[in-house]
Amino acid sequence: MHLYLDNQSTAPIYEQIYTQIKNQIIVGELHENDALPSIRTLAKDLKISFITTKRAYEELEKDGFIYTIQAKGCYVAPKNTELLREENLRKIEEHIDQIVQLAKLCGLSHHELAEMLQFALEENK
Amino acid sequence: MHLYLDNQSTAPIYEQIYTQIKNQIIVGELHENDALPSIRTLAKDLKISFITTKRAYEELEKDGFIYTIQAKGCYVAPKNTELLREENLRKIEEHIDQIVQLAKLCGLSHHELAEMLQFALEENK
DNA sequence: AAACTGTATATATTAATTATACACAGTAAT
DNA sequence: ATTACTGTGTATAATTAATATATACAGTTT
Repeated sequence: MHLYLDNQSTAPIYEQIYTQIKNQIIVGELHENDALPSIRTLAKDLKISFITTKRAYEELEKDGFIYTIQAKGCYVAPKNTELLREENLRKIEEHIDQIVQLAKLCGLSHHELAEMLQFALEENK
Repeated sequence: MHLYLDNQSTAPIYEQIYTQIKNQIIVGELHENDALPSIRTLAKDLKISFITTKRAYEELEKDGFIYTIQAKGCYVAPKNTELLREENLRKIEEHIDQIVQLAKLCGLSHHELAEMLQFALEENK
């Protein structure tokens, strides 16, 4: 597994680790149940404290990208577990509700709203 | 004009001032072109530094709730619906961005997303 | 027992936020 | 024009939050 720390970056170390691992999971470079390097090994490689790698892994677990087994290690979580999907759907619904309220406030038509969504989706393909 | 500072509150002083004045404007207790107390007078009344009242007023001006005339004072701005609309549009776009990210994470198709939006809109007619 | 795993608590460092002082510049009325 | 108000700009102190760390601990595997 390749990880680079950019000293120039303003992003904190734990976040750089978080993002890179997350991306590798999303892109498919890392597969379900793949073992991740231990927090100590990774810390040694990167020449940082293992508390920092721990923090990155904690965030990844919190967001459902990996799971950890005490005294064994950390592993890539199965993608789109039903739970994660449910959770995301709930979040999406909340955002949609907010949007509907806001749209009503400033008299944005359904059509215009649908177009904005369409545009954002195209942009993000 | 009534303003209360809550020492228990975790919200910073300038924010408490900002919020209370903003609310009084929205509710209609303060009217267009009403003069606000000078930053020094208000600071004296509240027994804080005038730099803090200045900051509150700065934020209010930035967000279009008041306008200031150098060496004269600060006044309630005419309600600018266009500005409010712009602001809401910006918020909507932020929500949409969040949604697109989440949808990508749990493999929600564009079509499904569009349907969710459609459903929420119908429900809220 | 030795060599690994992750965990928990306490702490130092750094960066951002919040609040302040003071010297300045424009306006208005005496 | 002098006095007494307005808001402005620059610099700085104090506080709080974010980031990174060390060290002692507990479970698993061989």
